[in-house]
Amino acid sequence: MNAETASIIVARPPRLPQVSRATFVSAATASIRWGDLLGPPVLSRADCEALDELARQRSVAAGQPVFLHGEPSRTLVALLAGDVAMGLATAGGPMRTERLVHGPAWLDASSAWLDRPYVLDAVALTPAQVADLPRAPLQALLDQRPLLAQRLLVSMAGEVRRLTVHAHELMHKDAPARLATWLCERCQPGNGAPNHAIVRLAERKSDIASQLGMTPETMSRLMRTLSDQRVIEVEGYTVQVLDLQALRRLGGA
Amino acid sequence: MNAETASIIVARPPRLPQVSRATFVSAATASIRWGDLLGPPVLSRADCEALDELARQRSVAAGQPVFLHGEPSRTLVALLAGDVAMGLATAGGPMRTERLVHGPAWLDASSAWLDRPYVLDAVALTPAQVADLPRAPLQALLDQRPLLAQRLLVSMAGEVRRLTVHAHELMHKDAPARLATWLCERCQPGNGAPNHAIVRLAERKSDIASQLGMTPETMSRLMRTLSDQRVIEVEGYTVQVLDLQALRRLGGA
DNA sequence: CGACGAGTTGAATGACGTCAAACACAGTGG
DNA sequence: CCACTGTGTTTGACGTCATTCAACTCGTCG
Repeated sequence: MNAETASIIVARPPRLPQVSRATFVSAATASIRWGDLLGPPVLSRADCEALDELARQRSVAAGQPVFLHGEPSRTLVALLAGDVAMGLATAGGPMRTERLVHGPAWLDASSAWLDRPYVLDAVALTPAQVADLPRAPLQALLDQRPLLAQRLLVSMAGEVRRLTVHAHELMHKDAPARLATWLCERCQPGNGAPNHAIVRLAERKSDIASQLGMTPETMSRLMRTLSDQRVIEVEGYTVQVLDLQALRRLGGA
Repeated sequence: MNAETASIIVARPPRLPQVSRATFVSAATASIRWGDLLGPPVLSRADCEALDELARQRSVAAGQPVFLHGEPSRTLVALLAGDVAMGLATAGGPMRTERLVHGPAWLDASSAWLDRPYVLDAVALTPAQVADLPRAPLQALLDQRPLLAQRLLVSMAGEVRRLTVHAHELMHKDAPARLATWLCERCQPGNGAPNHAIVRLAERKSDIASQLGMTPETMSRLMRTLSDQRVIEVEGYTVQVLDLQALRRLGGA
């Protein structure tokens, strides 16, 4: 998984994950990996081809919007490759990232069904390859291919679950707990010790903070407190989790 | 709509909407109003009957759980009639209501698709009539009736949108703004004046506060501040909005 | 009448955001 | 090689908003 990631996002220098600028996405329409969007049980060749025919691909340069809040939504939007930040642009200032999407994944599979405008802005952080699926023909396709409809349903169910948990945590967990659970979720097995793990930060810390609903300053302070408590050890964009158990405890508020 | 509501929830006394206890739900399986669950364009008679055949109805007494977090989810759960609070029970204490669902509406149409346990607890506030749709046969049904799949997809899309907005507001709006937008959303045309409206509170104030992610105390204080500013006027469970424009401004933080 | 639950109000604490300064580091141009 | 700049992070001081704890009111019910 990490190897694949590296092929899409340019390897970030050990310290300083500012917007990566290299990242070559083959300019021509690449073949779309629908399986990554619609879940594990592999899709039939025919299903994929039908979707391919519907999808309109476009490239978005780094820094450019994929869509903006308020725009009417007529298509489902999938991110094939690249990174896109979703949030709401503040007057004048930069965008407050509420979520960072890493292709391949859905950017917005719901607004189009409701004939309502987008709720959030989406801007590309890296050059991005995007596929638009117009609603009407997709609907016709789903009528013929029930398996596709199932898959889409399951994808949306996952989104509902993710958002439910997220809203719950924002309501009832304080900042330390949110950070702790976030770290736990990204733990990768460390040096073999059962209570040890590693987290590599692939985004700017301020973006992570923004997604966790706190300011960069608070996040920095929380990291320091955790370090002082010998629960983690931070060096640049690598976090060594020294006491995974304690970290989980902190997250379970 | 209000007349209908009154027929389902017992008319709450003007002051004190504690858990209503009367509410007669016909004990036998009532005919299900699928249109209310799956959106406006009316369903065909055949579709409805097919769903009726699948659905397993059950009654839940007030105070009893409809489902609990952690339980494996094998069915989609719809609330046909009654009120159900969703949230997470705290150790010992009562439940922190994160959302109050008023039938007919979906309680959980997503967990079953993912074969994962429920995320939240759901307990009936009034006697409730619930329908369970087992996943496997429903899936088979959707394969035969694409229209139903579409409708379900649209319902879930609405849920995604609702949750997205909710998460956004929790992150970036402070308590006064959240209360203001909540009030705006429930405004009913008042005495004709363009800047005037009425909001009738159908739940305990502490439940409303809980759904807005604040404590009852803060909510009470915020209501008082708004009254002092002559933006609203509170009398028991009836809120007169005196300056709708100002209220909207307060909500748009 | 007394008990209870819901709501209100006040005072005190604390968590988190804001503002500002210092720091670290990469890239740039001399 | 070295200043110089720009961006991102860290740290400190400070203010504010929201929670907590507690007392008190009001209406209902036994």
